[in-house]
Order: sequence, then C-alpha cells, then structure tokens
Amino acid sequence: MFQAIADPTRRELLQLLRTGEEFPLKGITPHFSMTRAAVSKHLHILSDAGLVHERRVGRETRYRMNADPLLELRRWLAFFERYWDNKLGMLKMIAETEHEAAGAKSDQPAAQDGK
Amino acid sequence: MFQAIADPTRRELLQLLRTGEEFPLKGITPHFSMTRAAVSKHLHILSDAGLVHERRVGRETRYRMNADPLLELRRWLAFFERYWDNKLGMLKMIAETEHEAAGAKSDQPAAQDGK
DNA sequence: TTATTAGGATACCATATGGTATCCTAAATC
DNA sequence: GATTTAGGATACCATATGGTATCCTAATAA
Repeated sequence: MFQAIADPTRRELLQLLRTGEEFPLKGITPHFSMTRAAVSKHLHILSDAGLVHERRVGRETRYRMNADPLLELRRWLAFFERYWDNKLGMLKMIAETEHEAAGAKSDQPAAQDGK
Repeated sequence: MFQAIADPTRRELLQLLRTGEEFPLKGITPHFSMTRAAVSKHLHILSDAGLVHERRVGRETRYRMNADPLLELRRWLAFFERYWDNKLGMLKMIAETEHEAAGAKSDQPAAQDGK
C-alpha cells in the first residue's frame, strides 16, 4: 500500500477517482500522457493494494476508489502526531479512539523536544 | 517523501527515531540485518526527504527524526477523509483550513453502480 | 457474420532501487 | 606518530519499476 501511493501517477489516479465515481479505463487514460496499457498497469497495482475496485461491464472495465486501506496510513501517521500537535492534537485523539477510545483532548507538551 | 516512506526498512528507522532521540549510525545498525552502509543509505534517503537530520559529532554521525515533511502526507490523506469520516470529519476541516477545498458531504453518486 | 474496439497479456527495454564489498578519510586512542 | 574505528564514496550486482509495442480476446455495431 505504501508502495502503491509512492508513485505520483498513482496518486493522481486516486485524486481523479476520489469522488467515488466509477470510470472506465478509456475515460481515465486521456488524463495522462502515457499509453492505456501503462495506466492499466498502475490501476492494477492500486487494485492489488485494495485502493481501487475493478468491475467488468460489457467489454469495458470500470474503476472505483476504495479508500479503506488508507486507514493503515493514517494509523501509521498517528505515531508521529506528537511532533506537530498542540493545535492539531485532535488527530492523536482520533488514533487513540481506534485503540482504546480515550477521550482526552489534552495537547502534548512534546517532552524531550529540546532541539 | 512518499518514496522515502514506501520502504519498510525506512519506516522502521523512523519508528526507531520517533522518540526524537538522537542516534549514531553505529547504534542504529544492529537493529537491522544489513550492513552499516545499507542503513546509512536509507538514512540518507530519509535525510534527502527531510525526515531525519544528520549531525556530525566527532567522527560519528547522529541522526534525529524530523516529522515535519509528514505534514504533506497528512494533507494528502485529508482528501480522502470523506470516505470514513462523519465521526472523524474534523480531519477534513483541517484540510480545508490548509487550502480551501470544497467540502461537500454528499455521498457516492453510484449512478451506474448496477453491481 | 464481419468489422470495430476496450482492454488484458506478453515481451521487451531503460532506469531506479536495495544491497554488498572495497577503499578512503578523519577522529580517537595508544 | 601509529593504530584503531566511524562512517562516507564508489563500484558493482540483482531485481523491481515504469513504460512502450505487439498481439490476443471478447463484446458491440454494422
């Protein structure tokens, strides 16, 4: 999944599909300056990561985004929230909700950040 | 930056450094089953992405994490919060504050979703 | 039935990537 | 000064990756 979103083209693909709308490969390709086959490959990689769902409709394949795997990314990101937080400490709170449902909205003092 | 965190070894490195503590290469290497040179390379990539800071102390180099570049990741992630949100919609709010993005809470069009 | 067309499957290429091995530089230590 | 040692630099290797070109399959349209 981390690998999947590491590529700029694939991130663009996700942006394109982020509305949740379903697009056929034919409709997606013109947004990029590469061949249909290349776009298809990228979509396949995204599909392997679970980030898009493919559906065959007649002779065309329609792609729709599935953001669920990105939850892992958010969970990972939560590990580092202490670095910025204070103003945005709510994010950490969210993370904690996932694990233990702690409701504290206290913002971290960033203990040893004594740069 | 996305490329930098795409590698599992580098994510482990960040986990190791996430406390904000400073570590010399010598101290980091034994945590991994690869040569010092390889670890150094990874750290360099993280450094290029701004995710760690290097500091020469005598003949050793000490590494310390800098999570700031991950803010970009969070901003990117915020684009997709609508998929999970409701309960967690605050993230989107943050994103909108950063840019101005449209915040339609409408859910899937699914117009042609005959699945 | 015959074209036409969307898109999958291969084959292939160039380059990027992760890794080791080897050598070199410079700071501690004797 | 001579020795040891941390770690950078380079060369090199194997594999992964992004991409195109080409062919094949199947659904639609004539």
